[in-house]
This record gives sequence, structure tokens and C-alpha cells, in this order.
Amino acid sequence: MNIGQAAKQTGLPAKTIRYYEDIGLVKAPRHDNGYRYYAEHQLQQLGFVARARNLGFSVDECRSLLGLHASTSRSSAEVKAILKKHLDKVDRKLRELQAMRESLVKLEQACPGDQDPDCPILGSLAGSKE
Amino acid sequence: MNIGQAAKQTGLPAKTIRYYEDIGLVKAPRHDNGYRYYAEHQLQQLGFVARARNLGFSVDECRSLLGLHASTSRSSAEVKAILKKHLDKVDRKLRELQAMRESLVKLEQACPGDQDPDCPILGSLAGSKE
DNA sequence: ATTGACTTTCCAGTAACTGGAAAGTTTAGT
DNA sequence: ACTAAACTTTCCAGTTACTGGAAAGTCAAT
Repeated sequence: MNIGQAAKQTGLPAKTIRYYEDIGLVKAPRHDNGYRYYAEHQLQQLGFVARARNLGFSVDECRSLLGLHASTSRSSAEVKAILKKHLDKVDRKLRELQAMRESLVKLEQACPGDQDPDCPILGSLAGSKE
Repeated sequence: MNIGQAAKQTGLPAKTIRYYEDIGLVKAPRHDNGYRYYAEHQLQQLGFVARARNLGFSVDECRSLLGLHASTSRSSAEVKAILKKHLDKVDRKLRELQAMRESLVKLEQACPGDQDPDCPILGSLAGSKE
């Protein structure tokens, strides 16, 4: 299977698949003509990475997870440790976004959104009442 | 006031202040020796940008907001439109992160995290039950 | 005069792709 | 057989918003 087909199967753009090979994440053997060849194993790996990326894991975390997946001497504790660390990051980001959201909603409600130049959003950004 | 003092006042790293000048966001006049000079006006602008960035506005959105702030012919509707668009993005991102979080928590709970190689996290990433 | 703390510019690197150019390959149609 | 479309290859550049570091100039104090 060539890269285009693999792209369809995995939902990843061909560009991204090539990129993953460039950085040594998922390697594919070549045909005689130089075209990359994707068999079941490579498709599995690409799917694995795609799912991990969808969960927000970084490419480097994906690399570690793929490594553990391939290792016979792994422990589920190692995998869980990676996940926990990532989950912490997600939680931090969530709190950050929630705080932003609250401020933004308040500003949105305070602003009339009319033709008048008077704007509490700009006022707040300019540091009023600070 | 030199850049170091301005950095302390605004909480922005000096590097970042120089960067903002590079991209034409907040310009500062120079002393005879070439050092940047920060007066009240520049400090206001930097503070404005810092607050907008903390609310998650992109640098380009900051540019637009600064422009509106400086304009006498603005309407609060224009400002609010930028905010709304940004808020939409924040909301999308929040939902995305919340979905990730839920999946991650489920996987965390399913994984024993012991010395055994058997791991439902890897199983799920590998596409089991799909 | 020399140290230390500033400051300047410029170049490179970060994360994870994405777009586009130029060139080679394969396939379908005539 | 010829050609045009559809793939594929590599390589280079651009994206976002900085951040780190090097080499060099400046300033204040000893």
C-alpha cells in the first residue's frame, strides 16, 4: 500500500506520515521505485500515533508510548506514569482556559457592542480600575 | 526608562518587548546611545498587550485591539466582534480538552499501573475493540 | 582602568506540521 | 506508443510567539 492509501486508512495526511518518518517515529520500507510501502504493521503504528495525538499526547510522548508498546519488558506503571503526567498538563490547561473564558464572558457582557466608541473591553485592557 | 525597567514594570521579559518592537506591535524611541526608551505611553501599550495576551488573544488580535484603542472612530461593536471570535475559539478548545480529559481519566482508571506489562492504555491506543 | 550590569543586533531553535516547487513514476485513455 | 492525470519523491520555507545564546557596545562604580 502506498502512502496515499495509508493516509486514507489512518486519516493522517500523507505529509504528516512523511513527517513522522523524517523524525523517526514510524518508518516505512520502500518499493524498488522509492515509494514508501505500508503493510499492516506500519498501519497499526500510524493508527496508534493518530489516536495518541488525538488524546493530546506530544509527538515525543507518542514515541515513548510506541516504545513501551513494542517492549516486552514494560510495566503498565510506566505507561500510566506518562498518561498521568499528560493528564496533569491537560488539567492545568483546562483551568487556564476556564479562567480566560470567565474573564472574556464578563467583558462580553459588559460591552454594549454598539456604534459608540465607549468600550469596557478596551478600558479593561488599558488597565482601568487597576 | 530603559528596557530592563520596563520589563519589571510590565512583567514582560525584555526579550519579548524587543520582539514586540521587531514585529511592529509596540515601538519605542531611542536614546542617543541606541538604548530603547520607555515612557508612560509605551508602558501603557505594553501593559495593554500583556493583559490581552493573558486573555489568550493572539498577537495579531492584540494588534487590532491596539489599533481600535488608538482610533477615535471605533465602535465598541468592532471590539466586541474580536472578543466574540476569540471566545468562540476558547470555547472550542475547552470542549476539545474536556473530551480529551474524559478519555484520559477513563484510561487512567482502567490501568492497574503495576509491574505487569498488560496495559489497557496501550490496548486502547493500539486500536482494540475498534 | 577595570569590573559588572546593562544594552544592542543577529542567528538559531522550539512544536508539529503545512504549502509549494521541481522532478520522477505509474496508470488510464486514445 | 504517446500523453495527460494522478501519484510519489525530496527539499525548502513558513507558521506562532517567543527564548537562548553569542559577540559587541555602553554605563556606573571602584
